[in-house]
Amino acid sequence: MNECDSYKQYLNQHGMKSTKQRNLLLLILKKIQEPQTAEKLYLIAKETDSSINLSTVYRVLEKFTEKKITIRTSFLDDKSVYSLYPKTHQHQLICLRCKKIVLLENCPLEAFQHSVEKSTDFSIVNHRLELYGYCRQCQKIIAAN
Amino acid sequence: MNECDSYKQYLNQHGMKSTKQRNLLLLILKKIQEPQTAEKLYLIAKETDSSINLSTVYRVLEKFTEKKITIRTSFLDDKSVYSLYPKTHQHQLICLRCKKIVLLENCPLEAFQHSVEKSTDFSIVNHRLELYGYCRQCQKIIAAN
DNA sequence: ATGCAAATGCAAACTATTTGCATTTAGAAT
DNA sequence: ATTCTAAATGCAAATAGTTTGCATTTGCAT
Repeated sequence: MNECDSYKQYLNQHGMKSTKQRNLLLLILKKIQEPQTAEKLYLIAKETDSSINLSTVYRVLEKFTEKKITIRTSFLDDKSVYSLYPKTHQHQLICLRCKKIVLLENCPLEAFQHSVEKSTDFSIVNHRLELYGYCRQCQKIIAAN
Repeated sequence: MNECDSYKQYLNQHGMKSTKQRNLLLLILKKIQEPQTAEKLYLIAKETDSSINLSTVYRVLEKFTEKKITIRTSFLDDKSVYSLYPKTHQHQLICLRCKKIVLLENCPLEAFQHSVEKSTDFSIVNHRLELYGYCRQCQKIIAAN
């Protein structure tokens, strides 16, 4: 039992076997604290475990997402990104130039959601909000050109 | 000049040639008034013009979107959907069971956007908001099972 | 320690979308 | 009206992110 087993108990509690691939990905996700693509996570994982396979990464992330350990988001016709399931309700602010993602803790939508439920007879269970723009550095770079 | 040329002037004004495929797709989009996948639009178009090709549909929709005649949205790891570019700022309410999409005219995000700009130093140019839930009929069906 | 279901690696499949290319067509120029 | 040229189309093949089938390995309950 090495450091990569550190999440054994946690994984077992969530009804999953503890494998070195899962432990590693969990470690990476906790370290990064930023939504990343499966590909990127795979490349980072490879530095530690060179035999890990991309489809394993996809399968692990799928399982994690099913167990609400991670959340999967896809936006802008781009690849999906994965991050640890937020403890508080969050949204993303995405830089259109450098693709950096900033997580936002506040959400102004509760009242709106209720009013929409009333006017449409839908039962709303979820929503998705993303803000797009340019971060400070990219604004400067764009202004300089 | 037949009925499918009806948008010739409109297309020319937008710097596009008037072709029977473009006229037809525009007609369909105006009739449907609901976001649809390229595939679905292709199938509908085929009923009128059996020789139309799926990649033409994609290319036409891409061109339309570039010219802001249509808007392309992708959500829920699903295919993209296209609809006429809304005259007023809109958002979508999507039924998770039947995939029906209801367009919402209201948007509560202006103030929030400003406050995020201030707190993050981003320049926000756009946002995306989708609400997910179950429509009246699907709620009933689900309750009955 | 043993057995078995679950997880993995690898290669191949899948699917929405895009692209290359030969042909056709719209619309400007003559 | 006819001619010309760039743009649009049809078709088939490529792409890219993601998923799947299958043989092998591994975690963990017994």
